[in-house]
Amino acid sequence: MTKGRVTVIDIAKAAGVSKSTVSLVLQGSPLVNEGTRSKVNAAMRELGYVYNRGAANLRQTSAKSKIIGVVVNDLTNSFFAELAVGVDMVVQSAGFVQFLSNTSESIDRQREVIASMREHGISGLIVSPARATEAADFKPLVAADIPVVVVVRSLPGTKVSSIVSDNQGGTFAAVEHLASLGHTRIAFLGGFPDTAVFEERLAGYVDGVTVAGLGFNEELVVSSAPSRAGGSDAIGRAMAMSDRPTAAVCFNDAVAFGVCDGLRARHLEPGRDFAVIGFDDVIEAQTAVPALTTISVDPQSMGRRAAQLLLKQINAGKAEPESVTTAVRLVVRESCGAAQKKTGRKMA
Amino acid sequence: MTKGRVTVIDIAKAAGVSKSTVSLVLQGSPLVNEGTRSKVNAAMRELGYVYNRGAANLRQTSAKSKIIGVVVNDLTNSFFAELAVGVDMVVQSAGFVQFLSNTSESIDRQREVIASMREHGISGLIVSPARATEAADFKPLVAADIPVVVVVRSLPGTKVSSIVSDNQGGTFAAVEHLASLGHTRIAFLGGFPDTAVFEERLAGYVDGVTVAGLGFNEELVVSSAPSRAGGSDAIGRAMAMSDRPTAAVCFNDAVAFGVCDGLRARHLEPGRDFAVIGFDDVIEAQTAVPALTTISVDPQSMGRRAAQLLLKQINAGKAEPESVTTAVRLVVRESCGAAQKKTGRKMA
DNA sequence: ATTGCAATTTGGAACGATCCAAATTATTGC
DNA sequence: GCAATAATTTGGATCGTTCCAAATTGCAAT
Repeated sequence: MTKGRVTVIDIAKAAGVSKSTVSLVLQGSPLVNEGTRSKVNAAMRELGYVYNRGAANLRQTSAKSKIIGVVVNDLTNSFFAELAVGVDMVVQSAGFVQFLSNTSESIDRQREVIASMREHGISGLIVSPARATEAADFKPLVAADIPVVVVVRSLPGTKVSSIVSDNQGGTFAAVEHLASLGHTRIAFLGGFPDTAVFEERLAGYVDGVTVAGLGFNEELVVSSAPSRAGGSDAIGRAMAMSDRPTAAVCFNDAVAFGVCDGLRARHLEPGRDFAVIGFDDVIEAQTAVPALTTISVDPQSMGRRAAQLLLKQINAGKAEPESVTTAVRLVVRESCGAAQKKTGRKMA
Repeated sequence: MTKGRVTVIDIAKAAGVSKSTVSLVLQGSPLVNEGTRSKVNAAMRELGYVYNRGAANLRQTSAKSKIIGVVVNDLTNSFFAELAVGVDMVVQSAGFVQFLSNTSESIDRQREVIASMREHGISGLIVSPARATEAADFKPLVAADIPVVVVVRSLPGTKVSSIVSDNQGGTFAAVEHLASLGHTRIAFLGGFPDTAVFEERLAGYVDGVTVAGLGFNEELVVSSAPSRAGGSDAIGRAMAMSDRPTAAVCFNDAVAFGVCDGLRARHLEPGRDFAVIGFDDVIEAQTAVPALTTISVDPQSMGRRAAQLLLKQINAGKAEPESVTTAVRLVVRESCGAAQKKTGRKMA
């Protein structure tokens, strides 16, 4: 076998040209003669050449590394996994590769990960920030002219682009729908109150009950962990009230599933005895029993949009911060009691 | 602001030493004087220095890039997301970063992704291969002395390490348990027959029914897509038989959930009227209603083990192929009818 | 043939780090 | 105080690629 790795010089020797010509072929320059090009390509195949991007990046001061970094706060949550898949799609087809890391909501981990990505010379970053992230965390990136797109959670005070879903509009639509079904005591369940997302979704809820003429009653807001267990907990506390709610808008789908669990444990059937609406439209929402009425945000297309925006900024050279809020829509299924029985789930 | 990027030479100048000394500091060499070290570190902080790993890798023939590649066939599936998180944990704490890509079962995508990773100089690869992957796909990697660890799906004929769970042992235990509860017509539902995993799980099922003295009946094996929809489909076909099964071992948890859906659609309650056992123990298994009895494989610890094995091989310099099968265990919950009511799900 | 002009090709000189051997400085024993 | 030794520090040379200016080639027109 060959001792060291195969370099452009080996190829040049084998094809009887200079290393400069090989380099020209590598970058698909139109300057090189068709005959030479194929000779060089043949030699590359012959010797099993692998392009060394590290060396290339070293020389090209301006050009890019073809790496984009993706940082998410919880990959275990299928919402973020889908988001990453969406990003990967467009990033891959643009000839970039994805550096994906998970922070598990740890701000320290996030810092480490971003530092490491910088060392590797990422040409852009998409990040769903960990809970305690501050605007200052991205200062060095923007100073180095590395485009950053923040997704899912907005970060007040930053000069970077962001893509968030229309949280307020979503919960507003949910409340509106429940009110139209005749509910008058509608709860807002789950989520940690110290997050921007919580605030936005709660604001939509408040708007909703106000516009529907039900009035805002703080007692009906029950926060909890944004998880299935948290949802089960929240509905427990809600049902312990003297004047119980008959419907709930949940912080997200995980909470909504937990609420359903909790209702069943109390011999109440979600969708019949109590209306439940989630948020996110995770993949299980449509196959669960009862199928979950929820606000659909389509994380995958959100990921795609984030990647497109980032690539645009990378190509433009200059990162003009842009804020996008993606539309959401209410998907009516069974859990809200608006029995749409025609959405056939007879068999698969 | 500074024009170009900050290099070791800038640091050297600022700290009043030579670039060689700065380099020594960078690699934490014990040769350098404590006083100089802190002077250099101060200068680095001052100027906002970022280490250029690309340049470093160029020189160090032997040493590695601190990048490890991770390729999964379906990141949308939370099993693989958890696996990736497990890998990330140990990889990160070893000072490496993860290059994660998703192939969506596309062999072409997989090839592209691996080629791209090679160009970036990964020092190792962990891969859950796409369906049609051949042993030859990894030849160039092993020829280049890049350690490869195949996870989840074994790949016959490769000279690379692999970590798979004890599929056969898992389904065997599941059948044994169902037989001990008195079931005599036990079906095997879901999964694509052309995969190694399917074969192994089926083999465990066949062993199980044979050992239990029930005899193997091919009719009771119903394959389908390994998804929730597939499970719903499979149970539909199983219940259409003249002599219906009363219990099922499912290819995985997704199928098992689909089976539960299908049973409910036929007004049968899983766990009471029909026993269901899954495989994987995904996160939802314990909170679902009824809680799913399943074979636990703990993808996260599998990811951790894969990463540990890979790092071991990277550090050893030479990759001695190793095959590990990780133990699985039967987690008895409600869906098999062995009512363990004490596993309190009163509230959270 | 010789010139002019476009089409190709080509040797260095970078890029930012590491390595090596050799130089410098500090410390010790006598 | 001086040689011997240990502890630090330091200039190139180098990794594999791209860039640049300059050289070579081909070919039509003179």
